[in-house]
Amino acid sequence: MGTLDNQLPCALLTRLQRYMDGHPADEAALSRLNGERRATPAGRRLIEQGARERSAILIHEGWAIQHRNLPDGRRQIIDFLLPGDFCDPGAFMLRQAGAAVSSITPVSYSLVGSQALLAAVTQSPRLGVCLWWIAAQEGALLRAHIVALGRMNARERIAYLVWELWHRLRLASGQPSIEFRMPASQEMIADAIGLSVVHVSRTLSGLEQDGIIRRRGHTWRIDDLESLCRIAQVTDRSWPEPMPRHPRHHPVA
Amino acid sequence: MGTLDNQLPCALLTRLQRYMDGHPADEAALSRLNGERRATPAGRRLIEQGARERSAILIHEGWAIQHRNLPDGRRQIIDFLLPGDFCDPGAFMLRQAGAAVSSITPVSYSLVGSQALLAAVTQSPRLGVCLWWIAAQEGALLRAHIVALGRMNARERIAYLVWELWHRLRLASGQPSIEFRMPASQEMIADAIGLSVVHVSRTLSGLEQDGIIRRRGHTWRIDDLESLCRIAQVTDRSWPEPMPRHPRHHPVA
DNA sequence: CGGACTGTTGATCAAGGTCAACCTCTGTGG
DNA sequence: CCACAGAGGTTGACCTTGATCAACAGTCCG
Repeated sequence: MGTLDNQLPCALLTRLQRYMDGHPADEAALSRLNGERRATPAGRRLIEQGARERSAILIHEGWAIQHRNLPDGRRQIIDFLLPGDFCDPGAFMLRQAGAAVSSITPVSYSLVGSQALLAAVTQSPRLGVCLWWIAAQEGALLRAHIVALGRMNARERIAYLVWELWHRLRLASGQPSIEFRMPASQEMIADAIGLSVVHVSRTLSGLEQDGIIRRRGHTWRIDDLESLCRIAQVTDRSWPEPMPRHPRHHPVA
Repeated sequence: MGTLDNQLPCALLTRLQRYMDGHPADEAALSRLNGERRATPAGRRLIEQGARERSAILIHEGWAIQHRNLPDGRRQIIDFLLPGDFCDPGAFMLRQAGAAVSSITPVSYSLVGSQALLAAVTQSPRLGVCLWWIAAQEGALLRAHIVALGRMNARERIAYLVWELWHRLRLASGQPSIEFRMPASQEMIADAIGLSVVHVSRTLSGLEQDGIIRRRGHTWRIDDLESLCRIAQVTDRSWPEPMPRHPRHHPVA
């Protein structure tokens, strides 16, 4: 996979490296997904809510959000899309987009149409399994989000979000840094975890005063990871890590 | 698909009939998923939270819930599993189960191990695409649930849940009945939509007094579907229907 | 007939929403 | 270099939604 990695620096590859190991056919199939690379500034709609034309979206650099706007102006952010995320690869199977996708920083991304997607997984069943794996991780994320929204209070939700973003960035980058860039505004955080902007501000200040996190502009740091995890109800078992490697004894290819 | 349908009455087949059309190889692959059929009374744990052994679960008859219990006793129901649901087919790709599955009525179900699943989709790529489609629908459900929990009030959440369950049962059964059986207790409803039992009771009574729904024991009826949809913020576009039929021109098989 | 479970209703309380003022950056144009 | 504007963030005062506690009623099953 080395050559492809150099040709097309793509955060998804970093993630997939745990699973695939450079079969030429797989590489070719994967590179097909990378076509149609685009760039956009912050604040642009990448996929319209209710769109009939369906593409999965592959984030290379920058942050985006997947969100749904209610007619009366309320907005729910369903999840943050970070570099290496492949959002809703099964989307094209449904009639229309249930949610919009918007950039919140300058973003480099690819739209992957249904044709390309189906062709890729047909050409490489192993790649199909990889996408399945990606989708399973996204599903786990959504489930955890539901738990946070349904049964956790403001402090716990904020703590969980901070931990989740830090953890995802860490997994994607491979660097165990305690600091990370947090481009989302408090309004976005509020819309993601179902709180008001004001209460997000208060709760964040509370966590900071308790020495759990520190914010310097858009750079956030986790000062007390243990407390953060305790508040966020994150245990070993609550975060389903991917399998360490694709089980080769299964009849995949 | 007719013969298989008779041999193994299975609600999933009804759903998949929109997509598959009886290639012998596909039927064989599908029947493989049906192995290991089990039955259980209400209130049993089918999959343990944090389980290392991973299987997808296929519901034939009865209702189950997918839920997560926090250490302090709080419970969040992530979704209700109805006949024909194939819960989290990608689950086995992750290290451990993030959520438990429990029956809430007597349930007939199958556990589908990773081996059987991978074998089935390898044998029939078309079946793989079908499962992708099933997973996409489940994803849409989870997203809608997030929107309800994050940005809707009690009345809206209840209305949404009633509509969703009615709609799913209707799709699964194919019968456009305005009545349906509702085996879930108010405690489960509360745990699903992030409210207290007491408030669920009050809100349901409110909807009933306004002539929108009617409850007679475990049989519920929707008296004013239009109002229900308005309250639940359900528009044409908010529910991504599946594509009417699998697009045959794509290179799947 | 009794007990457990589920649902209903009233009274009170608290978490978080809303409104409003103010502050702190940061970028821009004069 | 300063004035200004606008966006994002903070803080205080007050209010609303829904949680909590408690009593009681209906129902199901032994």
